[in-house]
Amino acid sequence: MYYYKLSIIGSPLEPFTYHSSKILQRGAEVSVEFNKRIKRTVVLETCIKPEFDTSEIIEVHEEYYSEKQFALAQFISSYYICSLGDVLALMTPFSTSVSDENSVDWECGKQFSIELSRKQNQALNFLKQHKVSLLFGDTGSGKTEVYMKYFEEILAMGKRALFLMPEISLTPQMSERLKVHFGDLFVIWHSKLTPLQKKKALQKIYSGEAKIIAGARSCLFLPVKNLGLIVVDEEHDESYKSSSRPRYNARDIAIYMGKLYDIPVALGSATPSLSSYVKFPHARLKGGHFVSQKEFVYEKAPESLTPLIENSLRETLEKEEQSIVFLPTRANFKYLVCGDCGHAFKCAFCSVGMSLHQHSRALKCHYCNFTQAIPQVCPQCQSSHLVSSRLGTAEAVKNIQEFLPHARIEQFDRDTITTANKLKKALKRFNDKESDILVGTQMLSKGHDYHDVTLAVVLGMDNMLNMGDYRAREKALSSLIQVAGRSGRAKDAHVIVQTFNEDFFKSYIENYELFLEDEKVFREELYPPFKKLCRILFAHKNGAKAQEAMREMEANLRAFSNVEIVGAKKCAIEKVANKYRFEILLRADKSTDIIKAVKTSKVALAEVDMDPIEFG
DNA sequence: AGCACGCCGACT
DNA sequence: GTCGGCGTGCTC
Repeated sequence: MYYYKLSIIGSPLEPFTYHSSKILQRGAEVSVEFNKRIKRTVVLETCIKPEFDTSEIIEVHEEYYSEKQFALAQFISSYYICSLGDVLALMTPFSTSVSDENSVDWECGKQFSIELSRKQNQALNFLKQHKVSLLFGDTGSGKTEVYMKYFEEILAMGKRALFLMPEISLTPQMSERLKVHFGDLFVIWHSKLTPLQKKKALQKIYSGEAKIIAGARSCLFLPVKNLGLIVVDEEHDESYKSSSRPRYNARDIAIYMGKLYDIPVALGSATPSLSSYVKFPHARLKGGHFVSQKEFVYEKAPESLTPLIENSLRETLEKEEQSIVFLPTRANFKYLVCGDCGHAFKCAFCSVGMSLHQHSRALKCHYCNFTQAIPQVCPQCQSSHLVSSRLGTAEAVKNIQEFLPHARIEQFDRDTITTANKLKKALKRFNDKESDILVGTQMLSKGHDYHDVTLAVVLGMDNMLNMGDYRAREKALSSLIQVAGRSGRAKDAHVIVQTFNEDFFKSYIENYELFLEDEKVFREELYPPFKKLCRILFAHKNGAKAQEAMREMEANLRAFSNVEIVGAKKCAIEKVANKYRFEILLRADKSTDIIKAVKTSKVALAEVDMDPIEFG
C-alpha cells in the first residue's frame, strides 16, 4: 500500500493522507471521500503510513497538474499565504487523454504582414534581450504591433504565447485585431465565457492548435505546453489584482512564471506603474501616430458642471462634433476639499487623503485610523466653503441633458454597460454618430477607439488625486492621460481638466517619466515598491468575533520587530454582505519578513491580502 | 470552508 | 409536539 498527502481542491485546509495500491505521481488528480462527500484532490507527495487509519483513494483521473503548475501553485500558496488547495482551484489541469502530437505546427513559409517602424523594431529587440522588460509606449505609439511581431517570432520558433489584457471581455477591439491577424491560432480565455465556449477554447489549447492565448488573470493557469513568451498589456491596470482569495496579482505571477519557465516576460503600458518602472528596464516608444493637436484647459473648481464646461459641450455639439465626459472612478468615500483653493486634508502620518465620515463627524485616515474633527474653515485660505460633493454618472447625464435637451447623451459605466454586447452597441452608436456625448467612468478610457472626439471633459480630478490611497497621484495622472488619449485622434481637440492642482497635472501630463522620478521620492519612506505592505482582513457576521480575531492576531504580530503594524481597526466599509469587517495593515522592508510574521501569527478568521491595492 | 450535530425559542 | 435559528467542532 502507498500513502499520499492530498490537497483538496478549493479547500483552505491542510493536506490529508489517503492510501492506494497504485503508484501515483505528484500532481495527479484523484477523488476521495472526505467528510462523507466526494472531493477532487491533488497528489502532493508520498509519505509513510500514518498513526491514524486512512481511507482509500477512489479514482485516479485523467487530469494532472504539471510540475511547473505545481511549483507555481506552491509559490502562490506561500507568497499569498493560503492553502495549496485554494491555488489549485484556480488552475486548469492537463489531461492524459488528449495529446497535441498531431497539432499542426506553424507553417514556416507563411508570411505575416506586420511591418515595424525602426523605433518599433528597436523596442522589440530590447524586449527580446531582457528576461523581464517594460514597453513604455504612449497611446497610439504602436505597442500592439510590437507585441504582434513578437508573437509571430514566437510562433516561428514553434512556441506559444500568453497575452494578458485587463477587462478582455470589455475590450473587443484588441481581440478582433488579433483574431483577424492570427486566425485559428488565436484563442480568448476569460471567466465570462460560457461553458461551451470554455470547452471549445480548452479543446484548442489541449490539441495545441491555439498558439496565442489571450485572456485575463486566469489564462496564466491554463494547460499550455511549450510556452515561449508572456505579454502583460496595460500592466498598471488594477484588475490584474484578484479581489478574492488567493489575492494574487497576475502581473507579478507572470513575472514569476517567466523565471520558472525561463521565458521572457514583456510588460506594456503608456502609464507604467512605479513598481514596474523601478524594477525593470524599459524601452520607450514616444508619440502617437495622430497628427492632431490637443490643448489642455485647466479649471479651478470642485466637481461640478460649470459654465465653462456647459459652453464647451454646447459648442462642440453645435459643430456636430463629439464629447466624452469623464468622472473619476466612483470612490466609496467622500473627501473634504476647500471649494475656494482646493486644499485637501491629508493624514500627517501616512500622507494620504483623509476621508469624510459624516456619521461620526470626523476625518479619518484609512491606513492608520488617525482621526480629526471636521474642520470648519480651510487652514490654507480661511474659507468656510468646504465641499465634499460627488457627482454620479447618472446625475451628470441628467444635468447635461437639461441644458442640452437635443443632445444624444449616453451613460457609459458599469451600471449601464453590463455585457460585452451592450458595450459593442454603445461604441458602435457613438462611432456611427448616433450619439453625441458619452458620460462615464474608467470604462470610457479602457482602450476603446473613438474616431472623432474633439472634447474631453475630466471632472473633479481632485477627488482622485486626494484619495486615501498611496497610489492616488499615480491613479489620477494615469487616468487623465488615458482619457486624454481617447480624444483628438482625427481632429484637434480640447481637454478640460477640472482641478485645483493645475501645476501637478501640467508638469507631468506630457512627461510621465518625470512624474515617476518624483513619485519615487514620495514613496521611498513609506510605500511600495520601496516598502512592502500587507493587509489582513477579518470578516464575521458577529462584529465582536471579527474584532477579537483581529486583536489576537495583532498581539501575535507584536513579536515581530521587523514588521510594523500601521493600523489595526474597523474597515472603512464596516459591513459587507452582512459581515462586520476589521483589518490590520502591515509594513516591512522585505516581503519575507511579512510572510514569516503573518504565517506564524495567523488566526482562523484572517484573510491575507499581500501587496494590497485597495483599502477599505 | 462546508456540514453535521445539538441545543433553545416560536409556531401549525 | 417539531421546525429552524446558529454556535461548536471535525474532516485522513
